[in-house]
Amino acid sequence: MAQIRDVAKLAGVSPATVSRAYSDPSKLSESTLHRVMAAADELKYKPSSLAQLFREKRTNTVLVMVPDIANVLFARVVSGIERVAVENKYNLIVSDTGDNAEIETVGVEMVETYRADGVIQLGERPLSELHPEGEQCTIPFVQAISADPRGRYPTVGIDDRKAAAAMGSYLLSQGHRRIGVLAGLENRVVTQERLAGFKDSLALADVTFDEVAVEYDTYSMAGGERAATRMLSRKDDLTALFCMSDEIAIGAIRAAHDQGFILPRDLSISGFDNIEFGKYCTPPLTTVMQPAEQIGEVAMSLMCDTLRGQTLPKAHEMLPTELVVRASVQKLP
Amino acid sequence: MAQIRDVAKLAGVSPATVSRAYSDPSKLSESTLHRVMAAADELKYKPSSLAQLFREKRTNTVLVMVPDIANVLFARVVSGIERVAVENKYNLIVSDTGDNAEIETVGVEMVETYRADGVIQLGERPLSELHPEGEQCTIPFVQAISADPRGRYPTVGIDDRKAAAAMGSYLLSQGHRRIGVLAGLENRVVTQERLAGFKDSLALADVTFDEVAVEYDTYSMAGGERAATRMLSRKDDLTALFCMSDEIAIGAIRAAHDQGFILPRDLSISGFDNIEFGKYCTPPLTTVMQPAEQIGEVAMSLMCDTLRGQTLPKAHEMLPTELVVRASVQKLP
DNA sequence: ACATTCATTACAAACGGTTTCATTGCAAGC
DNA sequence: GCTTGCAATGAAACCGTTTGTAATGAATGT
Repeated sequence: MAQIRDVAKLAGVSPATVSRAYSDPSKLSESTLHRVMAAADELKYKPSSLAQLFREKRTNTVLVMVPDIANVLFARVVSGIERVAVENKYNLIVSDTGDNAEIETVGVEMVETYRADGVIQLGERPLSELHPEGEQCTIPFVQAISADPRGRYPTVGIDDRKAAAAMGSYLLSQGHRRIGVLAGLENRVVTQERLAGFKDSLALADVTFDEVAVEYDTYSMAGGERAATRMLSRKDDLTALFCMSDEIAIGAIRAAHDQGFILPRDLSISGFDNIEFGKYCTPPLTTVMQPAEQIGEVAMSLMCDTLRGQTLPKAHEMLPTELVVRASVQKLP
Repeated sequence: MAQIRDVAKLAGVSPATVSRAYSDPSKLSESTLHRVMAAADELKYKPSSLAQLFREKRTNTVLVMVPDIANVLFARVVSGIERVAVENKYNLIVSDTGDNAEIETVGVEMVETYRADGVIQLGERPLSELHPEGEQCTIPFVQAISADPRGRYPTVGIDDRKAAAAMGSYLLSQGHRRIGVLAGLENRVVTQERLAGFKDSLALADVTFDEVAVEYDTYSMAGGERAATRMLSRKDDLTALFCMSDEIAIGAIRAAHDQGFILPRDLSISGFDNIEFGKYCTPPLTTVMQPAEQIGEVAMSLMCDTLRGQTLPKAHEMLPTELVVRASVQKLP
């Protein structure tokens, strides 16, 4: 590969001039610029990014930590991040962490070893748990999806509690009173938030929450299927299931269907997230829209701001959600 | 951030010694090593990857070009790539190219500007179309999913033609004779291959192919819904639909359902790829399993081999597919 | 006691650019 | 005609590591 001095020699100028031809062509005379570019062309010269970045001490790269890249919701967020990254000439290193603290710690270290300029975290773990300095850590960090308003770094997400309450209220408005909850993993913040929101809606309508009617499992179709099976064999008087993700709801639909329920006549099921597939379920899924791509876009914008040195004092963006009414929840007579 | 010379000074040694403390501790005396490490610890020193990589002229990074990261199949392949990448200490830069030739060209250039050591392409475009030197180009390149046995670089994928033929034969074995084809984008190699395979199966069974019974659209649920709607309004004597992806099939199920078809009684529908959702469709989707994660794993392994200088003469791995029989295809009486 | 060997460690060059500062030459101003 | 100012360019330092080579000193052999 040709280097800058080869080009300089061929063009009869100094390396500095060649460098300037790329970084600020206006500094060169017409004729020199032309000569340099011709020489560069002939030698097929391309500046080594590695050398440039080394000198600049920046990588133009942002690390995205995703708990599971094969999850459609996360994939859509990454898609949004990507779009803004390209606009701003940043590269993305994507790391599928499997929600593993150790892998995430290594990820954060990449900033200190100059492999990435900053980190966007799609998981729930806050920076303070991933760095020995804890709260003092000043790494450019943005947390997406699971917004943590107490954190000292920018955050984007939705108001899970409010959104869950909205869905709860909708179910109540349709006449449902005995509602089972198919929750995700119990130790997740998002699970607790959505559960709290659901309880809020019950309290608001003076309906007592049935502590027994909660089943926890993984955030997946298989988890939803298992949870629903357990729930339906335990409680036979439910008229609706409040599922904490569309995937859980889809698993629940399968389970209910297999147990002979005619949907939505015998049982209403609501989802959460609004993944594309929900629209194509039978019955189509009533759910809460979460603006995944937009969350990604805002997250990357915040990262860009941070890297430009704009210390956003407290950027905790809560993006709006929306109730998506389809057929899987039915109005009781 | 502390640098190597700070550590050297504190430990009372030269920078070279500190460097060796990390790269080959056995070269140092017990006491020196201990002193260096203590100093490094105290200063919280971490070697700058940027400087290291610059010197090594390697990035330990592989670029993955994905036509659409939000597509579940691609996401699963990336997941497989990721797994092997981590094992081999490589980072992944993921680029969502939107199947855009220009973006892909820029991606390939990243190797020449030392931003990545090699490229894994999940799209169909071969390297020769993405580099001015065409066939002569010697960039480390692996093509996954759409295997191109004529290319001069390693390739992993499935035998689309054979797999499609297997599904065609299965439909025929279930008594179907009037089968509509819901194809993906017409200009894609994969579309042509799967169509050819389907025709192969008809020829084998002496069934004549109905040229009219093909509808092209995008590889998506919306595309499948549109294609199915067109197809069903045009041909009313079909007993089955051969869909070129699960997403198309899922869209087709919706369309058929909306037109009053009872599935699978009135119409059989087959998919392709075996994405997770297929199992949760109503009716559950009969499809062809494509080992997505494994394709990713093999692709990254091939990339590692290439980067280690093992010039694999002709590595065109064809991974096995499998017919997944579920309920969406019914046996005709 | 001196030469030889070997284990440690230091010195300095190299990686490929960018950037600061200095120099040159030419045009304009007095 | 001499100074001044500016545009164009070059020389050299610098970014933070790694590594080849040289130097040092202790241990060994004769």
